[in-house]
Amino acid sequence: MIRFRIDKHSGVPAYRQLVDQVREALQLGLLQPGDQLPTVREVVEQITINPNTVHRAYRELEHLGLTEGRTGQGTFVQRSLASVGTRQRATLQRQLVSWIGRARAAGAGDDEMQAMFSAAVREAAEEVETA
Amino acid sequence: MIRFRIDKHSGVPAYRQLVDQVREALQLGLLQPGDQLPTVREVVEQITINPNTVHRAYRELEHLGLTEGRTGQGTFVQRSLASVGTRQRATLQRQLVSWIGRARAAGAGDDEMQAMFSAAVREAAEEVETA
Amino acid sequence: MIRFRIDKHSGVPAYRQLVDQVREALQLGLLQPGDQLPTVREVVEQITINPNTVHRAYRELEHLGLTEGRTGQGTFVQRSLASVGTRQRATLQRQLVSWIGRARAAGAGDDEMQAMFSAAVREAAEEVETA
Amino acid sequence: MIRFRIDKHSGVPAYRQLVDQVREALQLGLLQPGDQLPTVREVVEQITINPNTVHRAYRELEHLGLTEGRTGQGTFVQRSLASVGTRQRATLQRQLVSWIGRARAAGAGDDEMQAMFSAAVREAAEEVETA
DNA sequence: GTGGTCTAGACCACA
DNA sequence: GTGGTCTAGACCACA
Repeated sequence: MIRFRIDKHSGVPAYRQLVDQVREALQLGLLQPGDQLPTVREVVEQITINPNTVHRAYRELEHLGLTEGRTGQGTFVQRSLASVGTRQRATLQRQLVSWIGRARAAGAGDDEMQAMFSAAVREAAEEVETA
Repeated sequence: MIRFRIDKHSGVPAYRQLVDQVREALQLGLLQPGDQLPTVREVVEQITINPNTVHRAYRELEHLGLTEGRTGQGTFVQRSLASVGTRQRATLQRQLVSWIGRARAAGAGDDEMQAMFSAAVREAAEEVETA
Repeated sequence: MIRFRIDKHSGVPAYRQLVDQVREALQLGLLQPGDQLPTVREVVEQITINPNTVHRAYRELEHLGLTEGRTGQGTFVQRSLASVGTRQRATLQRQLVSWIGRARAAGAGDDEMQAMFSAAVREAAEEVETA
Repeated sequence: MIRFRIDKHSGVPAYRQLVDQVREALQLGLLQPGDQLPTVREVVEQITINPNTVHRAYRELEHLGLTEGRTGQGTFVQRSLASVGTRQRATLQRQLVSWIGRARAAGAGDDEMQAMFSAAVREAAEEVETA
């Protein structure tokens, strides 16, 4: 079962953080079609948040076609967002962890690594466009 | 000179996006102490944004000790956020670009790569804590 | 400027009624791209409804790509839903009004006419499928 | 025998959709006094719905004086809602189907036709009021 | 018990 | 002033 966390200082609205976390779990294959999300009440018990905010996040997910709310039963994953196979993803992930080790050794903090990653994604995108 | 971009649909407040972009540029060494930020007027000309919003972002940056407003002259970078040397960063960045190439080949989209990266950072952080 | 009305006894949620009314106005060409919707506060003054409910309707419309909320300015129509030209629509509409006259003369009430219309749409759809 | 259908995304409560469909069938003369409605069990077999929901709809219909539940036998239509004779209705319906053909040819979708119909009904109502 | 809608009201971001 | 987010809490529909 997915566990949510809210960073109040990120500037990102709470409902949006929930949506992003579900999407990320779908992209990582941690959530599969048929899986149940925690009920609104369970989320409220787990993190300090208003039921309406959770509800809004779930509504947004349903709007995206990712989940389905079934009254009296709960909210269920409708479709996957993982386009990479489990094995390949494990390999890629391992390579990233090792890269992070090297970046850390070079003195980089989390923000700095994220900055490099974002820059690299943009750079790679430009290469593709140019080619 | 740094170029700003605003994503209206990201949910992140505009002033916060500006702050984040300056911080990212500092982390990547694209902005160095002494460099000048575009004036409020220049930013307004470049992107559709209210001068007040730019002002607010610059105030925030000054509050963070990252920049300094010099009356009549403009806003200047005060200190760096890049803890990795230029050469090492170039190497790390190159490795990331090549990783992205492999991830793309495996079918991953940008969101999916970002998800893997975030997960890897969290995983690496846990390893450090455990060790 | 579009005027909203809420039928509390219809069983249709209020926010949904607002959405439907905007869509209908778009389909009839009564609202055009660039037109402004009443502000949330204006709607609240016009009909008895909670600002949040109006807001939800407007959010839904934005989600559908039909409108865009501009902070400090208002909510504006983004695209049209009218695929029939004004002149042709006027002709078709006139024919319907005259049909309604005949149906009324035959004793039909509004619900009954609506029932006939729905049935006719379904029937026509089946003919298309069969053909 | 009437066949029910539920549109989960319409926002209209399921029990209300059942009630509306029976009323429509009564208005179209498809259900006549004396006709039997499907039993709760039959409805549950036909569509995915909770028996309680069907019960509630049937209770509502009885409350409206439209049907009568006879213990051990089933639910039967009590009175009609069709005020137009069968022959006249057939004529009116045929005219509508032909109108729909022309509207389709002009490029109108189902929603757009429904919008025109609703507008025409309102327009005709105003004419009556004015006269 | 679970999701869905709505009201009331506060506070923030932006123009 | 206008839209956007969030909390608090009530009530309904459905399983």
